[in-house]
Amino acid sequence: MSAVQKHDVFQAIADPTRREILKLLSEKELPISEITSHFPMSRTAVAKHLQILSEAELVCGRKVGREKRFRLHPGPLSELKEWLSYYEQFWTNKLSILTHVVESQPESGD
Amino acid sequence: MSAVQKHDVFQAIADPTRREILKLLSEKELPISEITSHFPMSRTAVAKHLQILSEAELVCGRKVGREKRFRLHPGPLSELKEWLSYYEQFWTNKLSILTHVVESQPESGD
DNA sequence: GGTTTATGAAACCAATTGGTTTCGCTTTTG
DNA sequence: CAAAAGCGAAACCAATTGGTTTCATAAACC
Repeated sequence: MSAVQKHDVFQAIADPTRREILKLLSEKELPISEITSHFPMSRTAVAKHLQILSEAELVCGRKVGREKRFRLHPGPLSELKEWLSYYEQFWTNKLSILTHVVESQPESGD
Repeated sequence: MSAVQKHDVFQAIADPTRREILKLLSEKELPISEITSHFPMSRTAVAKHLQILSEAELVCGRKVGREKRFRLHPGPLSELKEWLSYYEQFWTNKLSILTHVVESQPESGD
């Protein structure tokens, strides 16, 4: 398979298992078998999650001896943060929400 | 079906169409047919996306005459923001990343 | 009242997802 | 060298996803 980015960050973090994996890797670099020991599923399943996270470039793996160690690569989360920042005006600033609501009351005064 | 929250925020925003819908609704309240006109898919498909967004409580709809108008309800995005904030230490603070990397070099004498 | 507009609900479908098991290869270790 | 550990790849599977079409209902309009 080529390095086509089949999965993006939004898809990658949609799965709770993958979010847990990210959290594990945020503490330290870990090999697949180690990661697997934290989940009630097979190594193959975990490896697939890791591949999806790799495609989104949220983790990167390197081979050390017979094991492959993964580490967190949080950079792409900035895309998420940027996306979020657009919506912050609608909920951190209550005034904006109010304006927003008021503006959307065309003929509801039945 | 009861009102069990089948879809969470992470799943809801995983789909690009749903993210576009959110953006549309951030500008103003819109009925389903209006939203549909922005996408190359059927009204039914859009309605399903709206239901998923509703389950995640990212939008809420109210009936006005024969149409159902949806509006953005950005509150649940705070969950996303919280989740993100945990990882910010790993990428906004380059020093942390460095520490993180250095700590994970047990026998990698490549 | 009948037609159009807006929607809801259901049946259906192909592709994707998230999991499994099996097999083979490489590296470490006794 | 042989066995075990760690992994990759492939075949397979059920459930979910993202879309469709069809049909029925409610409201608006002439």
